[in-house]
Amino acid sequence: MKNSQITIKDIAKELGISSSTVSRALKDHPNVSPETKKAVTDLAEKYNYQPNSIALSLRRSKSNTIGVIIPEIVHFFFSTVISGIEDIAYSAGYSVIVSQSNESYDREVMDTFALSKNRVDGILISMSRETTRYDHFETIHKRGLPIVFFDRVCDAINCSKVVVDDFDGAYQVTKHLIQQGYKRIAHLAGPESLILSKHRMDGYKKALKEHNMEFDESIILRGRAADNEMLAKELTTQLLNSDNPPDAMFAINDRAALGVMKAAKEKGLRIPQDFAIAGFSNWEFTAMTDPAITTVDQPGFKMGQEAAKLLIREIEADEDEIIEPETRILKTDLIIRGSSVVAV
Amino acid sequence: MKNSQITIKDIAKELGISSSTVSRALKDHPNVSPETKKAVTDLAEKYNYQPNSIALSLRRSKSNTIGVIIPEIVHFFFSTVISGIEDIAYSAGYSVIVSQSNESYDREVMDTFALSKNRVDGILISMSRETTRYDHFETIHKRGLPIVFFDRVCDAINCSKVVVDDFDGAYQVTKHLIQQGYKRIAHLAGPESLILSKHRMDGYKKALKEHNMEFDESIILRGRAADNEMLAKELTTQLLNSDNPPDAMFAINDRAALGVMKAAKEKGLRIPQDFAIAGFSNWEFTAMTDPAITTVDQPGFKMGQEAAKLLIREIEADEDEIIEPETRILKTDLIIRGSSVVAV
DNA sequence: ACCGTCACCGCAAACGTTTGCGGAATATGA
DNA sequence: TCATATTCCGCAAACGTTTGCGGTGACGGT
Repeated sequence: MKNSQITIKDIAKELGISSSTVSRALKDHPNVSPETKKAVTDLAEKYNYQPNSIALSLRRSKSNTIGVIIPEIVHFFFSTVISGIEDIAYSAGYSVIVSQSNESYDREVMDTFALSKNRVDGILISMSRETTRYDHFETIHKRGLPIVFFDRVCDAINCSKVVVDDFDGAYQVTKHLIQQGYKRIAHLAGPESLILSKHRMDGYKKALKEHNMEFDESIILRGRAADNEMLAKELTTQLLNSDNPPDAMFAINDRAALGVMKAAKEKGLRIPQDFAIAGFSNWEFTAMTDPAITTVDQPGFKMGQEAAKLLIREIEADEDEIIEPETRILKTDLIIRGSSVVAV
Repeated sequence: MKNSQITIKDIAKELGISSSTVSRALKDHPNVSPETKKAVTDLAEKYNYQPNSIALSLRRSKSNTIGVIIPEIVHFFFSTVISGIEDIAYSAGYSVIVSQSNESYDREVMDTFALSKNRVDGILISMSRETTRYDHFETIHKRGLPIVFFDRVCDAINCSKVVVDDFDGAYQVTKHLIQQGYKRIAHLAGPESLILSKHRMDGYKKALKEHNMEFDESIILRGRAADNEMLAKELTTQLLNSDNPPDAMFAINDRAALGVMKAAKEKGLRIPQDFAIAGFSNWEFTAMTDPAITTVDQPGFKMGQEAAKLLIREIEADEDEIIEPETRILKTDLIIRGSSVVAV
């Protein structure tokens, strides 16, 4: 009736044997007679015995739980990553506890220590946008807790990482815009605290250079517009009203791209005839706008899987065995839609 | 260096006192001299002592963890619910472990027992679409594990629930369509296994009746179209090509509404002049389509908060205290957009 | 000098499980 | 018949923490 789950002790008492024997019987240890085994397993089944995983954790000093810290669950990309993590963790016998930093550095620090206090066996992290100091990671990593970064990684910590090929993705999409005939391609950049912002910027630059187009700082939108649709819209409107406006825009992510699109529509530009738009991430809604937005697909599920695999590998490594940190780079996929080509 | 966190025993040994005293000193127990307290707390600080929560859980037979089972994390609505749950759980000192059923009954059963095995203190559930048997809930509930349902609730289990006022939301949105002058309003219904499908249908019927419009089974779309955009589109196309097509559609959710919209656009209908569309849930993308989709906002964050509060209240109730199951009904908000009115 | 009070502290059990070791009973060998 | 294996099982410690209870020493009062 109450939350009194049956324990090994109960079974032992009822059968008049010791808990040791019950424990061994349940795991089919050779040093237990078949009769005893049967008696034990029968009773265990009858009472629906479930081993107390907390006691187990204490005994083994292993919680079989991994912690995940992400900026926000409601972001489509991150929720697909979580699915990937769960997929691997679940089948390897781990529980997943997620916490979100809400893009706040302070909250991220708290989450990190909370997970450590909860004795997770390892942590998967995608940094908040605010994070520029890494002491909290350093601290728990030094303490021996395995960490794997994904997407928003931190170069200062020597551990495994999983990222997408931001450089190549940005290069491909910019090249695509160039090949479509656009002559003056602007870029809405991401926060400089994230390496991926730099990588995407570099990919953009490479494509320009390769096609003998010069990089023009005056059509680069910087600041906090990356995850603020309204701001992205405003800045784009300003840019479109300038003397020498661009005829295309590659935005660091899809949300920003949406702001860009609204600005262009409001200005009366035809998309993609007068103005082309491309984003990054392949968020769910990009297929639903009118026109649909050209973007770069990030394999979120795959990323979650890879990150979880790397982490679990490290968790389950033998004491003496040294695991070399490894960085996996996942390929992106260019998704061409109506915001950059006419007939699609 | 290794994952050897400092323990109470270590501190006790170093100070030459017993673990009992250390434990008491750390929680400012009166029976410990100020000097000892200082020595202990100083050392604890120096070594960055963190109580082992697993040992604590074992001692208290309480894990301070709550489990959440949802159909899919990637659904915008559910991810906002999780945020709400986390918000409350976090500040009450609970960890949250989420698992998704992927709309599969079998998976839901597995998840339920996995959480129970992991000794969570309580479970929050939103049922999968497939679920029609409730033995798994019954089993763990009888065992004394608190359960609270949210959104997709189960009437067969006598426990607390949190839902939105599906009936009223559907009534309001249907009434809105009627008031906009639409004469023949179709309905894309949800799976009959979910009570909310029935409630929304009833709200729809009430609005019709109130305005002397007759309920016509031939413009009710049933089946698996509710979460399948393609199917929703196909069925709508059929309906639009029938002899007496509707001039508006209230879809059970936004994804289906999107399928409806695509069908209408393909058919060449102008929205909202020739055909109006309304959805349910206020998913992120509904504001981004062209035109934006009229829908009913479900307060996901609030729902998560309420559900977590109810659960924690039950978890922390005294042994003898009897908590009466309670059903909270959250108000919805009609969001009027371009898919149902011209000038907006 | 004796007793009671008080402040402070340690012992040991408990939460549920695993596991090295030793012991008893039985079986096998010569 | 005795020595040696073999089979089966229990004891106790361990994981880290909390807590009721009892104990020690100091102190003040008579």
